Amino acid sequence: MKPRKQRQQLIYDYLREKNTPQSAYDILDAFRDHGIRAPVQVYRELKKLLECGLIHKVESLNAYIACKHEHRSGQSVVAICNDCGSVQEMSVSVFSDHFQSLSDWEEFTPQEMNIEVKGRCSDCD
Amino acid sequence: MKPRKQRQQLIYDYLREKNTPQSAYDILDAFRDHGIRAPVQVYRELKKLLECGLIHKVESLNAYIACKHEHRSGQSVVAICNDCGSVQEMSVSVFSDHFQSLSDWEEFTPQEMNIEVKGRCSDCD
DNA sequence: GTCAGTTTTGTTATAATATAACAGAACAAA
DNA sequence: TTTGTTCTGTTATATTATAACAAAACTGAC
Repeated sequence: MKPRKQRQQLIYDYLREKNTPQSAYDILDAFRDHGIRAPVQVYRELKKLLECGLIHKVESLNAYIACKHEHRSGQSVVAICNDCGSVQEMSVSVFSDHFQSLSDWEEFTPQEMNIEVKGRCSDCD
Repeated sequence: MKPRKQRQQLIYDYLREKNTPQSAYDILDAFRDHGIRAPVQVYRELKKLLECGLIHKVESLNAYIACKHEHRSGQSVVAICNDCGSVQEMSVSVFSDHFQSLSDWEEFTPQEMNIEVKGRCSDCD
């Protein structure tokens, strides 16, 4: 049996080489030859990768991408092209000022933040 | 048979009186007595309400809330309490400046924006 | 080492969310 | 009224995610 760390690495590498978000079932199909035979095995690896901030879930697509910026769990800003489906991650720091003011205004203590912007990427525009 | 408009209104009112997001299947259960017998009937009404900006989908919860601010389709900022599950909608305008700068920086033309912040609300803090 | 307790993994089953396909009803307008 | 269109209900199914549990692997005490 393959060690788990290697499997986790495989999934991470897989997501890194794709420029569109991949669903858990895409990953399942891609790694059937590597001992992954059930969805829960994928979800367990994804959970760990999410926890260390190596990947993000694109909530509006129910799909996953590799993190390209600061590896901070629970924080992501992504731009999704409605045309080609590509997803570009952006730096969280762009939003940090406003993020802070948000907490002041509404008496809400933020822990995680997910920003998803849909539109057209430069290639499709 | 009940007219569609009324059904749409019923779902909208239902979401407005709840302070936590409701799933499509919550709505289905709530309106079985009103001729709604299948998920697709709920999703069709939700789609129309989303299109006119009367409701938002909270993507990270797969659930729906009534819009409390500007009724702009495809734009929402919500704060989700990890403790009590309540969701507070915030004004989109808070983010509009940064939203604009995002488009300048990354050569991306934004059309829709969804911001979901998780943390603790003032009641639970 | 080996035993007991814990954590991880694999397997099966099932829950939760969402859409496809199609027929019939309602509607619009010539 | 007929014809084409849109809307609605129904059934089935696709997609995404988790529960439950047993077997395997790991850990530390003895």
